[in-house]
Amino acid sequence: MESRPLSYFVAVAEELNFARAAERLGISPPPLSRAIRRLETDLGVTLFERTTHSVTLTPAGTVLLTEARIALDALRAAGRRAQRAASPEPKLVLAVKADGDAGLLEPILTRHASSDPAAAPVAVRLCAWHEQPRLLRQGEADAALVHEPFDRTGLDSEALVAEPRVVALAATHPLAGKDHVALADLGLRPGDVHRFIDETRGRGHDLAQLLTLVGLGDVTPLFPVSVADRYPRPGVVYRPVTDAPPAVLAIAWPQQSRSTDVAALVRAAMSVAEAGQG
Amino acid sequence: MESRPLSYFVAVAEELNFARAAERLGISPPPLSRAIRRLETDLGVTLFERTTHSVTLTPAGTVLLTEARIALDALRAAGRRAQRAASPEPKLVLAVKADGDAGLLEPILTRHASSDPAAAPVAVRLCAWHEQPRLLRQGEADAALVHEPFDRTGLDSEALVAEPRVVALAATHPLAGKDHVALADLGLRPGDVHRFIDETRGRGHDLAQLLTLVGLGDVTPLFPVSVADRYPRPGVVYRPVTDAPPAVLAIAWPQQSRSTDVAALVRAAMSVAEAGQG
DNA sequence: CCACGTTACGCATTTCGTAACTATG
DNA sequence: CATAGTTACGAAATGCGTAACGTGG
Repeated sequence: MESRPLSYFVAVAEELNFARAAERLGISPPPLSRAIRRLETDLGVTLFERTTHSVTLTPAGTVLLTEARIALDALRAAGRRAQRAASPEPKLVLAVKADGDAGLLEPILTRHASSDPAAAPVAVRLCAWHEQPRLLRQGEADAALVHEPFDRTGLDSEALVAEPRVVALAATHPLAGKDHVALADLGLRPGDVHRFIDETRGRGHDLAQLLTLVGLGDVTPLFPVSVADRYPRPGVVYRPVTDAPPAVLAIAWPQQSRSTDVAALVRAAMSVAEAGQG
Repeated sequence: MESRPLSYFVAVAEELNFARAAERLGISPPPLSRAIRRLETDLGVTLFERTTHSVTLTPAGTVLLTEARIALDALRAAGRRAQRAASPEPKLVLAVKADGDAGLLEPILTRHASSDPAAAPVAVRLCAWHEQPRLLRQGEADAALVHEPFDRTGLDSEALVAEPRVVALAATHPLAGKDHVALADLGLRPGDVHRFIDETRGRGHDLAQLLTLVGLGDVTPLFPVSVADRYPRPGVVYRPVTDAPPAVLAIAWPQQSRSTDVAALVRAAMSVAEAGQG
């Protein structure tokens, strides 16, 4: 099993269109078509049902897509980790979504550094929403602070803290007058919360953009209370959402990690979280 | 990052000798040498310190070896799992070392089949000592019954049962007269037990060979008591080893598995184990 | 009939093997 | 000085692109 045909396959499976996939890969359609066909004959498995005007994945193709992503991530991770191991000062990289640390980032770093004089130096890598699992899987980070739920494939994690959620409202919003809000007031059922959060995130590139939209009354996103504490903004009010599931912040790391440095950082994070809870 | 140069790297890293590695790969030394050198320049990292008469891994090379094995296993697994998904009757494959199931195999299969009329059919794959983790990681099996300790990289597991250990002795062995034996009688300390078990396993290709050697007084291997129960043999006696750590049998499966079929099989195994304990 | 995947054919790049070279223990 | 890794060069194989084809919506 070669990696390049597999990456070609992933492109086609994601686009479900040979021409677009070829463009994305920087090659022309014919070699792509042949590579897929050869992959199919080598495996002895049909991966796509194709007519001239539609390309769909077979069940086997669906399986291969998930597995191929895992394998290709692992391949990238191998290279990255080797490079990082050779870098002059091998650091631990901790991926954090900006302001998605519930205020724990600084205490964790302090605790980690003070716990052991020989503790590995930690570099913080700020990243976008939902980017942490990919960074871990592709070997660009050693650990990450991430809100549940996230894709645990290939990762281990420990929950750190659970924060109440608040809703951000325009000051002129009808609900802004209330002390606290219920999901039903927002037209949400408990099962819809995580989907709703994903959707509202997509509305702005960062928190500032999103809060601007809030001020305009275009959106009413849910946040962990720690975000509200740090981002007061004229024209925007935060109200507790009493029955929303809490925002659980966890620390995650590659499941196969054997690094004692990662273990030390995780320990520091858990001890900070316990202290905070108590 | 391509897969073939990486597999070349693994061969060299394992052999620490370009000529032998080339032979193992079925190519000649020159292209191998160049492939490694190109890998190094592409990564910008030195992987081997080499003189004409010695090849050693650098720290970065050591990291890459671990990571490369994971990635290449994942690559093989992708192909295998796609093939299995396309096979006419998608079965669950359960890897078991012959007679390494503590008598749980048949009850587990029965429980699984009877728990749900729609339960996936299970095919048992018999394998050699310590082969199960590889089969799981390379996608040739979906779950495995395996004795701890084993390499958990990329795997999840649940312990099922802990069995007392016995030592197999020639009937003429001085210790054969005793009712039970202590590790010290065998010249072992508790920390040495697992290493000792690995060594003694290497002495024979299967249980029959090993018991022949026992009869000759050449070796005194440790077994879970379930093995002793099933393999009475003239000239060989089994004696409990009171202070040996128990043989813990676990069920393991790929960590990234999302299959409900695997989950059902694991549940069946755990429920059989609990019933047996009670 | 138009769009899109496929086949046909020739070219470029990569990869391999044999032979000669070099450096270390 | 012998062994093992490397360089040199020609050959085979693999992969790619342009052009032409077929088929289904």
